[in-house]
Amino acid sequence: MGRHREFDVDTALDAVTCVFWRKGYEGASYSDLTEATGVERPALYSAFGNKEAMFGKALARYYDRYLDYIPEALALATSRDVAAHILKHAVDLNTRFTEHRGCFLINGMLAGPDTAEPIRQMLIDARADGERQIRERFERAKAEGDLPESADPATLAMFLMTVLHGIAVQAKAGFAREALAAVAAQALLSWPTAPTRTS
Amino acid sequence: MGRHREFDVDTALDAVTCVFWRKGYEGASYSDLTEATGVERPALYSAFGNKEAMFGKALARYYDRYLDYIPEALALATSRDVAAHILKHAVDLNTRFTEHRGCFLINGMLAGPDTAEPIRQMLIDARADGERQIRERFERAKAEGDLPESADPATLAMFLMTVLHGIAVQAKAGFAREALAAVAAQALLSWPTAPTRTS
DNA sequence: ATGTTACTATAACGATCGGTATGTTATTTG
DNA sequence: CAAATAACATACCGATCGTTATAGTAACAT
Repeated sequence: MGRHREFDVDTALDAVTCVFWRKGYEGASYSDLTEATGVERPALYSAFGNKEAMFGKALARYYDRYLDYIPEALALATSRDVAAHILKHAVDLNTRFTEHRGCFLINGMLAGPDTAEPIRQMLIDARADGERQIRERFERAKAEGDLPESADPATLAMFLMTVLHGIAVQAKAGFAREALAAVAAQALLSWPTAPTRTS
Repeated sequence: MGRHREFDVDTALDAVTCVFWRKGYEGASYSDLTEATGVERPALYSAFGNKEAMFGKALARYYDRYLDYIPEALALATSRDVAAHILKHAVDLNTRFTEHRGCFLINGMLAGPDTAEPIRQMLIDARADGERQIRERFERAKAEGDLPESADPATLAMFLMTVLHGIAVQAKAGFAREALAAVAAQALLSWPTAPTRTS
């Protein structure tokens, strides 16, 4: 009995999920959430609990709606197929929506309020500068014959940065050094070498 | 002329850098900064400008103090040496300090106030669960002979997660899909295969 | 010694944060 | 038609945020 809800909880949760995806947990304010959902604050509390609980529900929604490629991948025939399937769909998902790029899980910690945008740009620029230095070094390596003609210095530099970022995230999550060293070794296994090197 | 500073700006900047490293930009409050430096708020403003400028100086300090292995690496003979040197030192740096694990750049965006710790744990757990599923799948692959005996399912799963996290960070930074797809392809190049597969 | 300068320390500023008390309105139950 | 129930909207709560005004103090120049 009592009055009926005037909004659809599922639709609101979708909007909430998008906001958290774009701005992260800390960066999403209730002003953002009420604006995105069109639902007043107390109604959000009554429907989802506090902010932490709401984030949990958004996380579950993200898994349901966007991470269905994971079980798909796990059912494939070979481990390489599994890895390839996950990577392909992750790249696609992370670049599909211009308004919320990246992964919900990572952005949950990584993103922030719009006022912090200059800071993010500062860090992105610093990162890009490091990548540029490495790329230029690899271009030289290619010119010197250290890297084969088939190698792409830009991709190699980007790949190295990717692994570095991933390692940083996992270090923050508490991974042991030996584990991360094994990851680094794995990353180096694919490193291209010049065909003969005798010239 | 006028009164002298009663604190050492360089020492204070070191403390500031550690706070930003541990808590990120948004997560570091002036209360944290005054406590870590032992310097009152207006003195920090007079010495470093506002919070954004202070973060910029801390970033520069991080480069000077902790990223000296980058120019070292760039001077090495081969591209593989460059990559190996960077990876080795990055792993070491990211796991050296228990009070601020990970990379300053990534943590600058990724970390947050202590009150958000339950959220980070929620995301870390979700991430760990995904990794577990993949690892178990790879263990099966090894049992089935899809992966060679020399392969380590745990390392492979962790490596895959590392690349996924790195891709997520770079997608957030605005990388194009084609670029990230090339990175994913590079990651797959090192995938181990069973020796003969004919059994 | 005196005035000027630049620091220190306290305390306050407005804004925004997550969270709620409160009164109103709509719906169901008796 | 009441009485009860639950969602609605407004407005507010205390706390914390980054920032700064203000008053006191130490070191210089004259």
